Amino acid sequence: MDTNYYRKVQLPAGDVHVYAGDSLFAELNYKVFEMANNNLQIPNQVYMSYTPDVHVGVGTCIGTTAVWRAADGYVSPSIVGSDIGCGMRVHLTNLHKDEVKDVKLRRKLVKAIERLLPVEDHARGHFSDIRLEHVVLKGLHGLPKKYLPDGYTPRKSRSLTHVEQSKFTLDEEALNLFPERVWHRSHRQLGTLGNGNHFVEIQSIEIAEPMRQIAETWGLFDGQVAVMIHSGSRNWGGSVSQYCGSLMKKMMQKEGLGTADPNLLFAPLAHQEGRNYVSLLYSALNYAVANRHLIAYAVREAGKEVFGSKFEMSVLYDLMHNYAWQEEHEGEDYFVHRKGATRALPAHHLDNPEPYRETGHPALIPGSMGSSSYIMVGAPGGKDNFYSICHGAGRIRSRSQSKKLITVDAFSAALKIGTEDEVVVNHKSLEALVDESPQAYKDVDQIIESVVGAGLAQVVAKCKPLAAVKGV
DNA sequence: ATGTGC
Repeated sequence: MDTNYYRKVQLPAGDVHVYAGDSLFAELNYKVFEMANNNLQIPNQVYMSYTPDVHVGVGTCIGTTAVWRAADGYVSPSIVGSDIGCGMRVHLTNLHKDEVKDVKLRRKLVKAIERLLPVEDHARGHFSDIRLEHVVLKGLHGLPKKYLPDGYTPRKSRSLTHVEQSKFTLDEEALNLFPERVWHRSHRQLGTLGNGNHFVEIQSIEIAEPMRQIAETWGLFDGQVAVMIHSGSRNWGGSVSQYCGSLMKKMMQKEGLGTADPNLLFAPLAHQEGRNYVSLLYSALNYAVANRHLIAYAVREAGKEVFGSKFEMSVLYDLMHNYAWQEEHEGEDYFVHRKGATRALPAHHLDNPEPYRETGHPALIPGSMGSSSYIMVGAPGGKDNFYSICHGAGRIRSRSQSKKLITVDAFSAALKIGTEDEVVVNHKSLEALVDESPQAYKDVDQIIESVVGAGLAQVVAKCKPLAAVKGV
């Protein structure tokens, strides 16, 4: 039994605040501290922390929150990660899990989703009537109104109010840095899922009793079928990372900036390279939010096809876990990076979107395939950690190691293949997905226990998988 | 994670 959920780890370059229970802390690889020590060498940093799902990434660990004052701050593409704006979205349906008890019906739904949502490598999106420049400049506000199906009015729409930020404002000039082929590719990719750990999952809701009141305020009920989406900014964000990263690398060499890790890139916010990156980063956040919205649009159409026109799928919330932006904390402006970390604001915090002001907003935490996901809400104790919590289970084995070590049988058992409770997956061969098996990840329940134990957030509902659609 | 890289 863990007793301690927080430690300040003092390293030569500064302190990293680690939020993890005793057992998860004991399992941390020394490399995550080596990486922290490099990241702490970026000038003027005021705070850095790890969530319990922390693991080694490129330049910076996944599970990092890193903070600067806006006035003399730095921005780092390495502390954002290459999938800019990657995040979660949950929709609530009007179905009960008993209505999808039949494995054949779940399979039919998965097939319908696959038909309407491009999941194949290089697949084109179905949204040629959308202007990419409107999307990257205005986020959800740049979409034609027909894609905001839940009663759009300029002032009141669930699609727009139930996202952490429906529009990021940026310097339009920065967009000119991109060549035509990037625009072309990214336009075609709008509304596509991607691969790796990205997914659409059909889940059933199990409300956590102590938080029932909040759950019901949010419109949740026991046994409710929910749709969880995990995707990001596709090629657009990748191009931003690559392009800005290479410019930043040159700038760092010229100015003699850097740490022991050549993959750790950063620039002052006030510097031209920093400003360009922030603008393009925001454009990728706009892309990512719109992309998840369009994925949901396709899933809704599939749901209507299978369950009829009475099928409803309204958005609960959309938020990211790979990004950097400005936030106000105690009257001061900060530039906050979250790489594999989720913001979870408590009740009454003024940064909550209006519909969630009284309760705190839903914080959406995916599990690994075949395990549970969680809908949480921030707790007041999150203040010390700039309101960051975990982003998921956190990988413990590399994709290549997982393919070597994990058997298809073990994975098949986790998905209950061949039983009535089978988690229906769109893949023909499980072998291709073994690197997404639960055995490739930390135990998400243990991660959640650490977050709750540390007083950062509380569980509102557990979401159990019924079916999953992955990139093929 | 990415229409993947030397």
